[in-house]
Amino acid sequence: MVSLAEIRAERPGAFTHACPTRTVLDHVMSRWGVLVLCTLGEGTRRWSELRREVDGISEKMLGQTLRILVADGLVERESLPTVPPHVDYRLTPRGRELVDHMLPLLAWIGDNADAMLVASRG
Amino acid sequence: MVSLAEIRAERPGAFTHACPTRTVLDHVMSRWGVLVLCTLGEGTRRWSELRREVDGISEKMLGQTLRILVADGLVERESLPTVPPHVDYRLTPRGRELVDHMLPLLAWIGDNADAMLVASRG
DNA sequence: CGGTATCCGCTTCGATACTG
DNA sequence: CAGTATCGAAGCGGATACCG
Repeated sequence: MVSLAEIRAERPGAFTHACPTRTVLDHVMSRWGVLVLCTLGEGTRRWSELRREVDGISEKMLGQTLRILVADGLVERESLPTVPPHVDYRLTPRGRELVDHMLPLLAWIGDNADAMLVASRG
Repeated sequence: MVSLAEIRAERPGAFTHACPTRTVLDHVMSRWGVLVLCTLGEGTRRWSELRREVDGISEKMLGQTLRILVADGLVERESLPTVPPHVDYRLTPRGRELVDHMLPLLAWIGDNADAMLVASRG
């Protein structure tokens, strides 16, 4: 069983204000980051497919989110020199690892969301 | 191996815009929600302990976050009728389950954060 | 000690329009 | 098709002050 204390035993100051882990946490746990990553967990997707499958995301947020995830080395962008343009996004091996850790969490939420919102009546 | 498609096979429309799962995702993956939950994963904490241990959180955000987590049935609040007041917060069984799913993710971030930020030079 | 209320800047975000 | 630019609205979040 892992705990915050154990994480901090190996990495003192993990998840404190100025720690790099905090930056990564913010990228990865962001409103749209989770959904884009898990959608790419299904396989390679084009811009327009992501726009459609990540329900509710705006073009601006999709672009911003993808740029961050690419910069973090979680997502890979491939632009095919065709007309009209064709751009593919897919997970890197590191991104794949991350998504494999995120999906059980999403599955849990899927199983428990209703009970939780009943508890809070909203 | 779990996937988004499998989650949606059991629960059509999971994580679409109007779905309850989306609300829960926002609560749970929020900037401070993750950190408060994982800190409570260490054991019962008082308000002032949380304020100190969740590095960088303001009183406003701590109050707001705790109210949401209590309403969602993830955290339990116990107010002891002493002078001066003494209030304990602890995970509910459901909160415990959630944290157990979150910690491996945090551990992964702890192990990979540096490599990721090197990749992005920021 | 354990909060709540108010103010306010600053970022986030969505809509729209436009470009290669 | 795959984005970027711009703008206004909303709300996130911190500081401060105050209450039980």
